[in-house]
Amino acid sequence: MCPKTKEQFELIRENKKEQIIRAAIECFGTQGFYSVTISQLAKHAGISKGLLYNYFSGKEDLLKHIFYSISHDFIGFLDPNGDGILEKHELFEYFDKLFDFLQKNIPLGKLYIAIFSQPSVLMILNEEIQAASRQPLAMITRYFESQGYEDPELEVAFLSTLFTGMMSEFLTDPEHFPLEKIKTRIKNMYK
Amino acid sequence: MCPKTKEQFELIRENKKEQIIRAAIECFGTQGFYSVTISQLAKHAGISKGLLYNYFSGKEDLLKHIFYSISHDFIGFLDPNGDGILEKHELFEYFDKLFDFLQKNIPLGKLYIAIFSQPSVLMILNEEIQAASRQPLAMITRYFESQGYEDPELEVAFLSTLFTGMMSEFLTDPEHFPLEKIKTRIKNMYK
Amino acid sequence: MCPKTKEQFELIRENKKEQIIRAAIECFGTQGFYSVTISQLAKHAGISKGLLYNYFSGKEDLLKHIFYSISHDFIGFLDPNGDGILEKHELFEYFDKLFDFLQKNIPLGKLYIAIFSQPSVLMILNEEIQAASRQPLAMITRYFESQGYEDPELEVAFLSTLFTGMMSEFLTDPEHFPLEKIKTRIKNMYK
Amino acid sequence: MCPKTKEQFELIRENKKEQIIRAAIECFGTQGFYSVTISQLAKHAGISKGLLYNYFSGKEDLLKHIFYSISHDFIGFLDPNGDGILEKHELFEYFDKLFDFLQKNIPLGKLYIAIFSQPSVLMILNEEIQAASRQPLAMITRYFESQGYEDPELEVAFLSTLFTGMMSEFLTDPEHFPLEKIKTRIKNMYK
DNA sequence: CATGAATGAGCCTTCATTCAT
DNA sequence: AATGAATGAAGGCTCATTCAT
Repeated sequence: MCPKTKEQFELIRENKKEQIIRAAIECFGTQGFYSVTISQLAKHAGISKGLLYNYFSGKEDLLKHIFYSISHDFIGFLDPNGDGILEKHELFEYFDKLFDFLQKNIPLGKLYIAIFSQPSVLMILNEEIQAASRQPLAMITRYFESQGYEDPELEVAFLSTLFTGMMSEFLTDPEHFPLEKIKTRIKNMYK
Repeated sequence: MCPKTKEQFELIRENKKEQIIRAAIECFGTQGFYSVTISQLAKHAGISKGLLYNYFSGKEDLLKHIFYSISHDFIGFLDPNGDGILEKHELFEYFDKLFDFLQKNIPLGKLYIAIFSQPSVLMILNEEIQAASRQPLAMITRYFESQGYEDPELEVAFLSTLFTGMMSEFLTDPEHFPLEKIKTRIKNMYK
Repeated sequence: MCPKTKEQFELIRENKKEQIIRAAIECFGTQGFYSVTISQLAKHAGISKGLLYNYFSGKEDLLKHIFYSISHDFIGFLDPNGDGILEKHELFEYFDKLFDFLQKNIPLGKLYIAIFSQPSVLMILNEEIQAASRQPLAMITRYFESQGYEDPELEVAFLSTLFTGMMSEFLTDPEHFPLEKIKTRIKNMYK
Repeated sequence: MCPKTKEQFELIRENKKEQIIRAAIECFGTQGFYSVTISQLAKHAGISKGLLYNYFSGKEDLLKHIFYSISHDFIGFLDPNGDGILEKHELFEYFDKLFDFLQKNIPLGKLYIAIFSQPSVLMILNEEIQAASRQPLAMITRYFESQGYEDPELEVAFLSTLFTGMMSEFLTDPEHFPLEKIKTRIKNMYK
């Protein structure tokens, strides 16, 4: 009778996009980017292959959107009040929030890790990664400066190393990695 | 004139295998396992596609052999005198040897990291990895026990975390990662 | 207030059809029949994909309608007073009218040419083409008969050849083809 | 026992390439470039789909090779002794040779015509066409100059027009087009 | 031992067409 | 009359693997 309005279509698009991204994170995270086929992706998202291309221009485009989405999540944990300034309790809470989140979103974390260790995937996301990491790194650097560290940039690198290592080890074997103990061990270093 | 003996044949085979593995490490390490084709591999190794199948039953089999090869290198660094016992200076030297080695073998390192973050590749190598890591882990655990640590296993996990993080960060961007400073930072923790 | 009458609806339909056909001629003419998608067509015509199917049963059906439309234009040039009889000045004027028209409707001309050189498209339109060309050919034959040509049908074929060649060459490169000179060259042959 | 020599492989490649090109000319010429699928092509050439890509990088590349091959044939007819100079008898013989050839290679001719009337196909071959037409056009221009024509370039254009027209009409309906009569009609114009 | 031509399954992607609203 | 989301068949292409020589 009456055709759908623009708003209705927009809503459908947003929901479906979200639905596809969620399915894709699971697939990519559990199987790896290259091992997942579009067919699997579509089936997992409950849509037809063709429709996926109505929303994303291909596998790479989908990955970019996913990375963008993940990055925002992670940045949100680091600076919840969005003031661009990191305080000690925020840094400490970051550990907890991030790993709480990872525990509930293991495929997402695996995907995140995998992205950084596959050269060909890295190339796809090069720009996105640069853009996403600039702000958090600056924020943490300023934090260590304010704490009077001699070499704040070294400390940022060290903390990054720790984080990367934790995520990698935790996600490789979430059941056995002594997450809580390690978190405590680290917090003690920065008390 | 003098027909080659069985041993000579065997030697030739081993050399060629080594040659292929070296080429494969470079390719996999710089492009990623899934992005490398058998054709590229063969060309890079200077042999024909057909011949490659004479030595390895396929891409996955090749990867397994590579993993063996890498693991042996790494274990060798940890316990050079092969006595199964780790001493403090050995642990410290391990840092240096490992990262010296990585600096000269970046593609290999990248490949090693990639193996651990690709679920589908991990599945292929699952058993091999378990077997290869058992001995070194036990050795380090004993070390921390002998050093009187309260929770030696936690400390092993923490050290692993650090190592994983360092390798990952260093190999992601070898040019900019402050390797020496980080190494010093860590050594100071275990002095 | 005043509900539209059947005739008004019919008029709207015809106008929209015309609008679609015009858009289609441009698209097909500039890109080629197979390279144009229904989506492009609909966008170019300013309507939705779905609506296009309300007016035409598909791409081929659309092409048929276009061919009708073009053929009528061309026949109209040949016999403007519609008496079925061709006079010398009408033939001469035909040249001018046809190529004036082509100059202003290059995509249409290109499409017309393309139709005749694509076997699969020709098959679609075979009957339509036969029907459309019968009358004009007969008319020109009668003209050459009346002019006392020994072999009127040969002359028709020769003239057709010239026309086909001109259209083809002109439309392949409208900027550089010396249209006026060629027209004069031909008219001198039939003075 | 002994592997094939490089020469043997080269021979195989050349033969197979020729075989594929011949099959492709038939398919493209009878069905049109866009209507032919790689599967059809491969089946018609008696090879697998994959093998086609061992010889040509895709459909477009194949078309380029075909065009190159056809162009050489046509240029050969125009200047059989390869001296770059056209004589009257060569021009006259050109008509005969070209259309003899076309009669035996109708699909090839159709393909040739079709190429020039499909914008999207033209774009693929743009450079090739420029390169292939330069020499013949220069040669014919010189011929008309040597014959004392007032406007040699016009005459080249007119002759091109005639040729294009003849090829187009002949190939549209080889059975009914009065080829011999038209050829005589034209030759009389240039006696 | 060595070659690369040959295969074919399966991938990504496109697009005419349908349909609920 | 009108929309564009949704489908699915089919196309182009890649690549691990085999095999005749």
